[in-house]
Amino acid sequence: MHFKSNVCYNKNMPKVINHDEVRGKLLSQCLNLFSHEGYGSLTMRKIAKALNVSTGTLYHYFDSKEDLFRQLVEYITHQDLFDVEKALQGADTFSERVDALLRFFIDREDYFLNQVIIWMDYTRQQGEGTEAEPGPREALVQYEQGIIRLLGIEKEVARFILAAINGLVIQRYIDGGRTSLATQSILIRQYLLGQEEQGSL
Amino acid sequence: MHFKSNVCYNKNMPKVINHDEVRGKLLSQCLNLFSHEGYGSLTMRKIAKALNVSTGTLYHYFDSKEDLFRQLVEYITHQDLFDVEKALQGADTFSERVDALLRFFIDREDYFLNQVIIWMDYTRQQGEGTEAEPGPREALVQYEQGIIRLLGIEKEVARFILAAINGLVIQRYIDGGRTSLATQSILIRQYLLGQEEQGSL
Amino acid sequence: MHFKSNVCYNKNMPKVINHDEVRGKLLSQCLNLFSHEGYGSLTMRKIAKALNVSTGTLYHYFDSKEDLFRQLVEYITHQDLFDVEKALQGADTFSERVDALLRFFIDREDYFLNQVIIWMDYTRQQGEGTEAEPGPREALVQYEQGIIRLLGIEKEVARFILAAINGLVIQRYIDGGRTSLATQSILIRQYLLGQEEQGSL
Amino acid sequence: MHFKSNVCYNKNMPKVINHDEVRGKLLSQCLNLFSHEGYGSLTMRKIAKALNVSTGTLYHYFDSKEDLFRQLVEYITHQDLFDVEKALQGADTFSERVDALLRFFIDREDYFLNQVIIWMDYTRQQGEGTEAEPGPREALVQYEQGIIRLLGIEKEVARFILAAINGLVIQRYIDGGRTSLATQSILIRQYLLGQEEQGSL
DNA sequence: CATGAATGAGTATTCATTCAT
DNA sequence: GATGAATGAATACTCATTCAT
Repeated sequence: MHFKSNVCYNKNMPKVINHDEVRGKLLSQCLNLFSHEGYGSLTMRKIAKALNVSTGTLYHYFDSKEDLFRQLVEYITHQDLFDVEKALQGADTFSERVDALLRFFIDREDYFLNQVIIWMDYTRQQGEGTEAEPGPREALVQYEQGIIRLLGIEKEVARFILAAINGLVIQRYIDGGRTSLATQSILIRQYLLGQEEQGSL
Repeated sequence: MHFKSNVCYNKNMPKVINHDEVRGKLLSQCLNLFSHEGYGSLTMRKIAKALNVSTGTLYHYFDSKEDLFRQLVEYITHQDLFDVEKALQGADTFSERVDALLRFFIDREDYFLNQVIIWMDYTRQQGEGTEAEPGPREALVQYEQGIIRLLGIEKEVARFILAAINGLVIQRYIDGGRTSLATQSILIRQYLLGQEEQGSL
Repeated sequence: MHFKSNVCYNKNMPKVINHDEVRGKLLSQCLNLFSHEGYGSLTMRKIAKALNVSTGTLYHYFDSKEDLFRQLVEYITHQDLFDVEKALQGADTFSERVDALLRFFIDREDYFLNQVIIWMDYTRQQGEGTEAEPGPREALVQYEQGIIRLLGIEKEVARFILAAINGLVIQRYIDGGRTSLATQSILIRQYLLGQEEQGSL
Repeated sequence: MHFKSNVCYNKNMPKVINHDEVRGKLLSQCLNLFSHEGYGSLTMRKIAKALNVSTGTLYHYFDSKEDLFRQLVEYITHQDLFDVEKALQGADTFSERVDALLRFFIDREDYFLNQVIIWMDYTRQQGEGTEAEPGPREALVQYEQGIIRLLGIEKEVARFILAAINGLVIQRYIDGGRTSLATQSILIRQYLLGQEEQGSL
């Protein structure tokens, strides 16, 4: 995307590589893999092959398969923060902002589905034992607050909208796309406009 | 492939084993296992140990791990048909029927979550290649029609409600139960009652 | 060696195998392997191939490579207890008993060398951390006491004799057999007979 | 194989690096590593980390892990030649020289043990195939002749003494130091003094 | 000279599956 | 029908080694 020089000279002239940059580049290619195969079924060899590197290289950048997965979750979770805000711009009326929101999700349906699938795998992975790492939970809150800021609605309503969108995406995944996003969007739209009329926001 | 008698008579006639019955009993114990571990991470040995049988026995009743999983999906998919109808009984007014529906899902949240998780794993498993087996898709339609029959609402609205419930359950899974089912139920309730008033059903 | 029936019938007629017996049979073939290759260089695949079984079978009987090694140490350590006593029989005079002892070690030089090598690898394996498992230490004491009982000499003298024999075997290992066991035996013999004359036993 | 200058002049003349010197410095730090981990279990990365250099540097000075090990054996084998002679000085009577010898080994027990362990690993490494390189065999002969020169005893007796000391060190390794070096030294001392009295040297 | 990123064959271990009993 | 011993391909991960910088 943006230009970044890879060249630098240190005293003994070893091969110069920006570790974190490479790591990020690798992570960015992993979302689809994990989402399509599932944590348990995706092998390090498959990943290596898909990323055109050796397994050794994978382990050079990540401690383990689990570590790679965790970093992926963190990566995609943070990635969104910028994007969500974009939906805010250039929409004046409430109706326009609702449209912007729906469009945001419709345009990114695939990415959003992958994200939810990863989150579910991640949640499963942790088991009930670990309560520690927030990860996806945080991301959900981010989405929620983005919706609240955009539409100026109550937290519980925003959460409901998010759940509905989540559910739609998943339903389309399961039923092979038979659910119509266009039609369902209209329903969500009507609901939100109705809420505004009632002043119950 | 080959013919297999379901009834077996020992010389002493006491022990009659019904192949399908045993199979069903085994399947019924697998939902949690697959849902908690994921298809890729669950091993036949874990299953065998959890069901208190040997792996040999597992392979006596199922051709492969994949076959077992498919049969499980079929099993849980058909299992619901009976249950859904129960929600219909003893609810006269529209409001009561809405309550019955919400209660149905809230009471069975765990089961419903497991079911959705399995469906997602199943969908993933099949890949884009196989278009053949409907499975979960059918089940979703069943739920949809159950809701239509119960509430007398339009198909797209029923689908929306289902998606919202789906989404809620998953959101609660991901955020560790932070989303309140009670509060969200009220929103769904308000939405449905509002729809009825408008006569837009 | 001795006859042992493998046949038995349990209620469901599964394949009947004496787990421990097979395990022992496998262990008995591992001494040379570990001794010749060294713990770190010997692979499970090499072991499996040498024992004519699959790696899976190896792991059916042993938890890990380390577990296999530990059990091997225990196995060879206990194996000796019977053999040491044999050297006692049919030797009346002190001189005869000394000869019996020397002959015992000379005849079993290879086995004894392997044993010492394994013990050293085992000691190294444990690191300084674990003080727990006696293993080889016990075996050394057994040898010591066997020598004491046989020759009626003091503990420290017995220990000295054992050390000398240990050292000889290792020296022959390192120098490719250039040290003569016959000549050295005479020295040990002279030393022991000298000790007896002095009555310093 | 190819010629390699040991001296290197940078353009600014300050940094003169002697290839062999650096190599020796590296080797001198490897004895403990190989002895504690064992050839098969010690990795080039562990070595590099322990020596505070990169693996690349290691391969700059040594062709391979095996080459490094061989050079280490050669290094420690030659290192001793000087030290052994030190034990000779300032000991006039036979008794004093015996004490000097015993003290020599007792003071250097750890180093001597490491050395024997390395020799055994080296012997194992070569397998029966290679008869070529003498290495440790030579070193044993050196020790032997040093003892002969020091005490003026017969070759086979010197060899016996060496074997006993070897055996003692190893026995202490295996039994965790339970064997007393002091007590055992007295036995060796008595034996040697007895030999002298008999004039059987 | 020195570095450490990259490689891919190799390591310990696991897994779905088979089959003799 | 039921068992669990046996298999060997596959898995996560490591290692000696190379090489661009």
